[in-house]
Amino acid sequence: MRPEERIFRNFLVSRDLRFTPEREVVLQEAFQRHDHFEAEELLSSIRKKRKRTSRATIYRTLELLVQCGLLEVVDFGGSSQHYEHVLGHQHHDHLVCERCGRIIEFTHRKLEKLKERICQEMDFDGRFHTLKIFGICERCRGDSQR
Amino acid sequence: MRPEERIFRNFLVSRDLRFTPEREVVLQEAFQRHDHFEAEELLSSIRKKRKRTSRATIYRTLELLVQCGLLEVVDFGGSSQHYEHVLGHQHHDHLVCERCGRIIEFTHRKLEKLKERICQEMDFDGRFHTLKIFGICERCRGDSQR
DNA sequence: GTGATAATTGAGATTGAATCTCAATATCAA
DNA sequence: TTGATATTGAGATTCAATCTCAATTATCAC
Ligand SMILES: [Mn+2]
Ligand SMILES: [Mn+2]
Ligand SMILES: [Zn+2]
Ligand SMILES: [Zn+2]
Repeated sequence: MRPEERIFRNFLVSRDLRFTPEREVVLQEAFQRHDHFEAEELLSSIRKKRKRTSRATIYRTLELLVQCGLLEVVDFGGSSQHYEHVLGHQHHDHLVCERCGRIIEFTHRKLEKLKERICQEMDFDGRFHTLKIFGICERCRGDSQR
Repeated sequence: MRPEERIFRNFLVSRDLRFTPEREVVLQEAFQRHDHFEAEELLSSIRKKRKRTSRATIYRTLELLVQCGLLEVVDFGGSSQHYEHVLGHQHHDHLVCERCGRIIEFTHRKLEKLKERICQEMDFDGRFHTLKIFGICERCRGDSQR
């Protein structure tokens, strides 16, 4: 059994919830992807495969997957929420290209240190953070203009 | 004339737009506030003062104020967009208390440096960034538990 | 002034993501 | 098998935000 299924099942059991076929489909579809995805995308992929689901179940299951720590919500400022995997991915932040929309992930040890320091200086008990840098990616600069 | 009005007027002229009474009201109301505010809040304040406005004009004017650099959109992940002043405020980032909802602003020189460095290392032309740290503020910890 | 031209407004309609409702089903433990 | 509980989905609802468009207002050339 895939680790995400194991985790999800345990979570459901611990909450007296059930691992239903519908939830299984959402789990599979969510872990088939490896980018930042939206609920409506999942819905249409699942529909294409002619599997049974409803919009309500998708949204409800995504919420459960976030609660059990398998997924995280990522906000890129658009009109809809995006999700990404937590399992198997270390914490990272994002560069967002304003021209092509590409999302580039990065991690930087110094950032984590700096966050600690800021929290200490501000007397704040920081739990997690998000840093987004908006700009133009190297592809869009096209080897020419800087 | 207040600097924000000067700037807004110049911007409007440069775009062949007009400084109308309706736009003036929105400008005034937006600069009367000194926190992070929502469009609907502005609308109801203005309505209370029995000044004429429509929802459409509020949203349209806020967009203009963002375009001319007087305001900035700040996203705290809620259901609606927030705005804050740019004029008279240096760039800063936010601590968000998950218990009481308080927003605390901070600036850190090292953060700007680090951002530069990250962009360089990632070959990314970063224009601006937002860092949000979520956690519990010192008030909510209440001098006791850490 | 006068009229052509363009900008503006606001009431209300529309959009679209997300959530909610609730009757019909499914699941599980005893 | 039975009763308690969880689940589902079609469709309604919410709500911020945007759009529509006819009526109004400002601006400019003559
Ligand atoms: Mn990511
Ligand atoms: Mn701020
Ligand atoms: Zn790009
Ligand atoms: Zn607090």
